[in-house]
Amino acid sequence: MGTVFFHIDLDAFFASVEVLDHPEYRGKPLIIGTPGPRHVASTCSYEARKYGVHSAMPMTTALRLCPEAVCVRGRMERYAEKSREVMGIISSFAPGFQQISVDEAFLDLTGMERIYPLPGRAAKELKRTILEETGLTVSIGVAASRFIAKLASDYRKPDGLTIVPAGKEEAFVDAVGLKKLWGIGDSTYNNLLRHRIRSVQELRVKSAEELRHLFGKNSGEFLYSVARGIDPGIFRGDSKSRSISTEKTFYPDIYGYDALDTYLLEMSQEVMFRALEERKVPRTAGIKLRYGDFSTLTLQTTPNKPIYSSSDVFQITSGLLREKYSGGGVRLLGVFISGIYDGDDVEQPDFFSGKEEKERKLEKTILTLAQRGSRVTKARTLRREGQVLPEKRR
DNA sequence: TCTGGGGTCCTAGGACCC
DNA sequence: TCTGGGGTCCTAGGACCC
Repeated sequence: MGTVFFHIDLDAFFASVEVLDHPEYRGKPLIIGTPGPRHVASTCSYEARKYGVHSAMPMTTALRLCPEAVCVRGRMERYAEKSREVMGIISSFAPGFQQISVDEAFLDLTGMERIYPLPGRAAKELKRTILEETGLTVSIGVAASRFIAKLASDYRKPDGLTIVPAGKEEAFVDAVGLKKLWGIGDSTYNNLLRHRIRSVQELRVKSAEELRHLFGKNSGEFLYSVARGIDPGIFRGDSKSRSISTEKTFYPDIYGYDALDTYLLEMSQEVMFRALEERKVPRTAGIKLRYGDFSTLTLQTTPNKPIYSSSDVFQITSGLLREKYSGGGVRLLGVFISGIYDGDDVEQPDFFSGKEEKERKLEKTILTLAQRGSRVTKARTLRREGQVLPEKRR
């Protein structure tokens, strides 16, 4: 008996939850997203898809295509709650559970023939349970590998079930088509077209050698595998957090250090507080700047000591901004921290002076207060610190 | 079609070390 | 004088996914 994987994908997840909570939306074109320039649709109902609306589409375009659509601002908390319900059901169905996003999971049913002799029947049972207990429909792909199961869940949607028998993988990727293969985006697709590769069959004709030469080692080998329906092995990751980021798009563009610095301060706090919550310590911090013409740059630095507090983050990000920003309208500003490791793993006394430890403690306290719902004077406290610290250190 | 926000992984070049 | 080779860390940018 070979391996058996399910990939379970919630159908138009955010939109479906909204329909569940607001039955009056049922049957209507529904878009999750804020109308207005510089906003995009994050999901939409299948009724809206009939008009050509899809996720990541600018809202202005979406509403031009479907003016009668109902627009709803996303409620991430609610979706997370609903997601937990569904994931709970899936994870209790079989032990090999792996969630890969808010609306997707893998299930490894290998070696469970005694409990589920027919994977197709098991998948139907899982679909029925999820629908009965949560009111949501899912599409399931069943295959001998994660990669093929993932493609299969997308093959028939919504409320679909696609089983790819072992040995039929190659025929299946042919049916899916080059453009819809996971891992082939617009850029790679156009690159393939440029090399006269228009279909999976045409891709399969190329040798591994040739593909490595054309697309680089990693991409070449990836393409070689997927053309044959072989799992390139990408969904095995332990998915440990490696970076935390936040960014904001402005409308209209904003100008000048003062305005930018204010946002930098808030964003530095936000990412570092999230790190604090997860007991993480970053080694690198940086910013992302997108100008009015959409040209984008990122800047980062890794100090020789770990980053310990949000005022550290602000010092770095503000310094980077001063280094590179030369005026002009800014469309997007972002802050990220990376090189993250577990704060509990560190022998801290070696790394941090008493002052830094004090600072981190203070921020933890503020975090605790904030979590209790108290507003505190978070922004003001930190603004004061952010301004004082750079001087203190010189 | 005037292009979000939160992530992951890969590449290429330079610095530095042995 | 005409300049190794490998490993690792860092930065910046890019592709991709949900």
